[in-house]
Amino acid sequence: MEPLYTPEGVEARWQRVWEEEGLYAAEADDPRPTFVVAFPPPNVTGELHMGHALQLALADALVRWKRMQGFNCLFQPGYDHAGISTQYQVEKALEAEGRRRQDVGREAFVELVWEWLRRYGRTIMTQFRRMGASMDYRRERFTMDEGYVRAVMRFFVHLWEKGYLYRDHRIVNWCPYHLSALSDLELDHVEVDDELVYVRYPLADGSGHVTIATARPATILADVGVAVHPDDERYAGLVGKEAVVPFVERRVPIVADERVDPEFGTGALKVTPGHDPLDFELGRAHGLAEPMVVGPDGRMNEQAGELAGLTQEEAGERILAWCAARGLLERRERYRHTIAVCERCESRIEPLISLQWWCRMDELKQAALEALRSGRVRYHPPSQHRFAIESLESAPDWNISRQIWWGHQLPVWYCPDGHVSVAETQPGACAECGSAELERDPDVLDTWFSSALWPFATLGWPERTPDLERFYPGDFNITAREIIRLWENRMIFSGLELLGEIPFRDVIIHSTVLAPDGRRMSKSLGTGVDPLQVIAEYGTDATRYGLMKMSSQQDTRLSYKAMDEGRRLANKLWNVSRLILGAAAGVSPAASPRALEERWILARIDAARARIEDAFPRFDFAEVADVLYHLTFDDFCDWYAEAIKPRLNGRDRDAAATAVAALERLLALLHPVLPHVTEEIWSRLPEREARLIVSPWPEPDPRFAADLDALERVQEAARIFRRSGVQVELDSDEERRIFAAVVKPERARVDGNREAEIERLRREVARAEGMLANERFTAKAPPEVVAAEREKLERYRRELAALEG
RNA sequence: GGGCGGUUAGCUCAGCUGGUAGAGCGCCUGCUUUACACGCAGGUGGCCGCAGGUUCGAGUCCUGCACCGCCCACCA
Repeated sequence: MEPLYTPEGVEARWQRVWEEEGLYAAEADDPRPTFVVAFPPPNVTGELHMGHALQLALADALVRWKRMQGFNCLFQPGYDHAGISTQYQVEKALEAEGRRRQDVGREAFVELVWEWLRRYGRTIMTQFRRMGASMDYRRERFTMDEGYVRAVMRFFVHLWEKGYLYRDHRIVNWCPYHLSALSDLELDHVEVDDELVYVRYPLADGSGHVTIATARPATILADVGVAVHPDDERYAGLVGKEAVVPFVERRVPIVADERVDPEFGTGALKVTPGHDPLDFELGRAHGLAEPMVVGPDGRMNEQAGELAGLTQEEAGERILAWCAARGLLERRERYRHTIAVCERCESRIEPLISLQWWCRMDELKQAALEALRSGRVRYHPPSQHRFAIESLESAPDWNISRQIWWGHQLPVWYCPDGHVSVAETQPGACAECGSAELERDPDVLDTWFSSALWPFATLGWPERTPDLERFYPGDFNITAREIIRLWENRMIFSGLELLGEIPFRDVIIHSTVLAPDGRRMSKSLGTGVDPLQVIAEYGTDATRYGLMKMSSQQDTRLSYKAMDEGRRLANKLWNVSRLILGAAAGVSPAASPRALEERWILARIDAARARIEDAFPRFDFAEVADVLYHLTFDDFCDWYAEAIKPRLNGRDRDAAATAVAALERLLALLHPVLPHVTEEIWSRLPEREARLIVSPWPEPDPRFAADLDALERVQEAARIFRRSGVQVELDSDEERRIFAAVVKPERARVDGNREAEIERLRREVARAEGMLANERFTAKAPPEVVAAEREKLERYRRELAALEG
């Protein structure tokens, strides 16, 4: 064994061995209790990023811990087809050849996507393996697999039969590049410099005019009203009158509505239901028409009359020129504001009215709300639990149709009379009129519609497979904050709706890992850090340790120091193993710990085990890492290993055997966090039967619990000696032996300052005496607090006496 | 504009149901101690964001303020 632990090679080898030996496998006929993790399926075109790495580090540590505890762990891998994202990548590739998807046609384009995925997709599972994720890779699933598609179709038909689905004209966020509606959650918001123009709308009775402000003059053509706030005194007399829209010279009503902000612009708003979300609401509330003058391509449509075919900028200028010529253009001013853009292609979003499929949420979400309110499903931390409930309570109807080609096409057919037939597979004839001329709805489903089924569609639902019986409901899920509404809540309500049971009990919403400079990690900002590079530099074990250490509740900057700590921990462990294994050749591991330091370290290890068992169920991964670090460095290496070293050098076989036993327990505790280095060392221990990954988690060992503080006196004596050079009398030969082994007084050079140490202790004594002399403190503070203070005082006095004596 | 979180040592962060501030790194001082210099021992370093309040006692509880971050959002 080399003195420097090098993870390259070692980690890759164990990853291969574990998988080849089938140690990640979960089987439905395994009778042990199950532990099931629904892990977020990455995009099929995705690359590993820090978010994945963090989720894997945490989830895998938990899975490995549960596996050692004897659970039948299902940690399932798979891919999401990621409709818009994947389609966009293939479209970009097409564009490089000067073609667009419309040139290729739908069928050929979808075939191209499959072809593209065969070449460039599904690479991320290799990267999951490099994180040491102990997933059952034989079970890889894809949301476009044949069986999965059946589940999606069944879900749609189910919702249709329950009466939850409907079609409606609604205003949607339209991407003129993708030619599809996007959900609000697929938008980005960017600041732009625009122009705000003030235009006079003459009153129909000739008594004057009302001035509105707009950033989109082209949409004047689609105006159907003017709205003001009901309490706005400037316009009190105008409500109920009519105004004349410039250019088209249409008479429209002036209405009052509280949603109008009197502070903005002139306080008067032109109402354009066809091209603005707020106006759409206003239009519906006041019974106004919904004309549209901008088409799906973002240009003026045929309704724009003589302006048809122009860009919005061109049309706007024409309209403003018309107004200016008639004295209706009051002024134009610079205007900086935020607009919505497509998060994929950054095209400016056009709010358009279009016919979409919707899923009614009011009934569907009730069971999920109950499950959340009662705590049957728990988000961690609690603040996210509250947020999840609020999000679900206020969830609007779900727009489930997308106008793209890559995804699950709606199982909906129309006959020439417009009757709707919904079925899992193409029906022979229209359900209403029997017509055989059926045409399928061209839309595909929102990607999250299929993601919502992940915890059970991956187990074979809608078939009642052995896997489904065995592994549903599951236990655990982990994800980022922004996914709660998109995915988590939807898995919960779809699981309850289709199977009558929650998909998992606990959801971890992990902190965000920020770039080292505190900014968000993102490709566009160039602030992303590639986890594979971190692994290359520090090793997988160290990266896992570092990520766990950074997984506190608040968002944390990426710290290479944390990875470095992990690397040093692995190296320390490696070297103490060299010490022990070097002395253990040929010894039988049957050990009977008798010496003081042996009983002490076993008690310490057991106490650490208890703390880890407390921290894991609370999902306090940073605490787990911290306990392991200090157990290894402080207790195991600095005290125990130093104490037994002379005995090991003296060929004490009992000491060596006990050391192997203690090391064995230490390795077991460390395995969930540092799986590779621990397995490597484990494989070198004498008489190994099973791999560490499937070895049992240590049972509580109460034999030595009383020895937990057995070295306290020696440690106190060491501290005094090192600070002052004074050797305190110890009670037993064992204590004196350990003191000599660890402190080595004959070789140590004392640099501490005895006078300063005495001074410090005197101050402490005075402080404690002062507190105990305070009657209000001794009378009102709890007795155990006062007692603790007395104990401290006594210890200070004892140390002081030793120094002065 | 709404919601959530943060502000503790030079840096990155812990501090559970209030008991008199911790870790790792950094820095300083010693150590060629045959497991490890990715090491060992010791040390330096904090008006716990600001202002009030409750309490014998407040990073810890309450109120207000100031910054910072994240998520969400239809100001034309």
